Amino acid sequence: MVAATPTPRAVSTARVREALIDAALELFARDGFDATHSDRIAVRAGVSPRTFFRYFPTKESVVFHRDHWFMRSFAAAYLEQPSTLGDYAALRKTFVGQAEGFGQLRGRIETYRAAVDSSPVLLGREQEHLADHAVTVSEAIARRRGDRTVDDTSTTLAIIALTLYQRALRRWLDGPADGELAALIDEEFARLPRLVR
Amino acid sequence: MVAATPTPRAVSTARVREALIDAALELFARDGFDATHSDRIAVRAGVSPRTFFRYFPTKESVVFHRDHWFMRSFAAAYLEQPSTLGDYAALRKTFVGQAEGFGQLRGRIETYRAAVDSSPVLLGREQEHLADHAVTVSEAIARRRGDRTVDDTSTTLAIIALTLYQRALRRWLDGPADGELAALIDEEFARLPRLVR
DNA sequence: TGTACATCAGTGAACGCGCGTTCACTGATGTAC
DNA sequence: TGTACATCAGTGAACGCGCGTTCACTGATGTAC
Repeated sequence: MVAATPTPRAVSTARVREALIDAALELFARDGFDATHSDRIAVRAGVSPRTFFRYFPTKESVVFHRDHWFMRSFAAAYLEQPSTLGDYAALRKTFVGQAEGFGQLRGRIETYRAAVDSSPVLLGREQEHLADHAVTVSEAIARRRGDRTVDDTSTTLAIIALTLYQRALRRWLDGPADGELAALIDEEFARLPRLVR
Repeated sequence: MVAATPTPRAVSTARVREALIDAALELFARDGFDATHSDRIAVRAGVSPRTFFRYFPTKESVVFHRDHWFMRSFAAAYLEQPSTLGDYAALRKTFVGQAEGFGQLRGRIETYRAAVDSSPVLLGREQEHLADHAVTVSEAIARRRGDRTVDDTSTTLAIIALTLYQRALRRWLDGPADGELAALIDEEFARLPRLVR
């Protein structure tokens, strides 16, 4: 019932939206953010230049409309970890688990990465999102501990976990095409305790 | 001889440059980067709008002309650490040492922080600089180990160390005015091994 | 099922805005003799 | 020390450029009866 056939109009706008996102990410990744004018994105997506700004308020914003992959279900997954695990082990298992099946998305993630890396504006926006994610993670840590609020250690731990994840993601994208992101995340988490001894 | 009295002209340009940097950082911090037009910066610094772009190629670039504080002498200081220390302990001592005497700079660092936080472009530029710093640190780690090139662990360790430093810096700026940055850095480094166990 | 009206996606054209550039000039500082 | 010329910091004015907005319209889709 809820997922009944959407109206033709809704299908059409969704298609245009996807086409604009695809066009933008591909052009940003290939030519760079600054060298890609908004007109080009629209033309490539098969709509008029004016239409771009009906869908997205700014040229930047188009990049982050698929960014909810990883953190979407983080808190729920984290809180389901067995209580016998410490914070760090639970984080490790959760991040590894979230990365399952990322192989299929590799092409998209590569394009996204190249697009974001092409411009300081996009890097900065990503940084803002990362700060939000750090809040999400640290709140989950505090909650699983039974604390009512975050403290310095939950925040630091959240930032460290996200840093390890980001590092693994970079290594994955720089590595062979058949590499496993989940394995690299697990490796980073496994290695850190020895590195900081 | 080398540090003889500089010519009046050199003194004058240095003064203009400093005035432009001060004006820009204060206005960015107070009103935000986007709301601060380049004309305003120039007027506040006491020169004509046109002159701003004689000193700086873009509105952004003015922010990062004092950014070499911390990492300037990092490699040298790191390589002087006693060889009895492990990588992590040596990093800890070096970062703590670099932070000595930062109390005097607190006002400036606060302004810089607020300025950068006011805009994604500046956040992104800072991120690019951080990536450079990570290379510097990881190369220093490898060199002190006696390795010819960096490997995954030296890079990860460098990123982690910089993350701890950044975290301590934020806590310092958010904390009481008489707080000690060096103490907070030391605390973050001391705490991490227990957090990731 | 068919008609009449409402809504809304897409478009065109013109424009405001602030960054950064280009060209041409002035007057002060620096240098050669 | 004094004069003649070269250099260079500062400025004014005009402009190119691309993002994002505003206004006015068209035609297709959706809805009420």
